[in-house]
Amino acid sequence: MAGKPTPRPTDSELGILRVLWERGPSTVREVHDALSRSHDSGYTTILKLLQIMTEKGLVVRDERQRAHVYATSLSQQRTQSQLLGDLIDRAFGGSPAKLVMQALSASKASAEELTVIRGLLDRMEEEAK
Amino acid sequence: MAGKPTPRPTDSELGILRVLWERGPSTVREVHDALSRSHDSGYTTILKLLQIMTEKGLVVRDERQRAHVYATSLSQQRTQSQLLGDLIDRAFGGSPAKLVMQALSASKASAEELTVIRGLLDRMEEEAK
DNA sequence: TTGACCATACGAAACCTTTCGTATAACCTC
DNA sequence: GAGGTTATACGAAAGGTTTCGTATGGTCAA
Repeated sequence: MAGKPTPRPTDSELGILRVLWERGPSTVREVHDALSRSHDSGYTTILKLLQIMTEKGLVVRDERQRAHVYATSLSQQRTQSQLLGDLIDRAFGGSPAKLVMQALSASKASAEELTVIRGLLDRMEEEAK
Repeated sequence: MAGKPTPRPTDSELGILRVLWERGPSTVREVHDALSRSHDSGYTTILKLLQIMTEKGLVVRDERQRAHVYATSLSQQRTQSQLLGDLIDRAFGGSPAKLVMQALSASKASAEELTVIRGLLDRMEEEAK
């Protein structure tokens, strides 16, 4: 089985996915309203995008109500991993560590965040034993 | 001054940039040959892409020889940072730390790499004081 | 100097993304 | 049940990416 993996979302699609991750399953109107705050595209634009995303398998649609309800088909984490892996391949010569180092250098991470990262590092070194 | 910042390279463009980073300034033929190993596109396709990239400012062209020589206009590091910042904004809610953590979790970084990362972390915590 | 070869330039097709107008149907209220 | 509101579906335009064919001119050797 397996079919094809979901394609990498485009910029606009990612904007919609962000809304769905935050709000949970939503109607076109809800997504549109949420996006209106920042970006403004017409209602039918969002509708069309969601229709296309359904075809691509990026979201799933519940048609039981008149106003269809859309939900992401992959968790935020899974999509993030996918995008990350993609970037690692395309721009960091396949080395996740290179990406991490580069990101850390450019990062204005807070003290707490640095602590969390350090903890993660500790655990990884433990497991590597 | 400043003009506009160079646009985010597309996938194909990034493939070409990778070759230029690795080989240094190169002719169309050299880039084409290098890419032939993995991907195969026609010679004029690469030529056209490089012409467009020149217009966009992603590469610079030396026309003193009959076979023009192309070079990247931004260092690999600078482009990587740009792509990273972009991904952080688009998929990680603007939090570099989230990206780092996600990347670290999925990473099979070597012991040395982990050490380097830890050193980086130390320096950052020092400076944050 | 002519022909084979190699380079760039140009234009256009094919495809994808993003946008939205318009058509049509469902629903609600009076 | 008529009219206003709100939904989806559809089609198509505008712009960007990727592809390559063809035109044109420079280079070199016989």
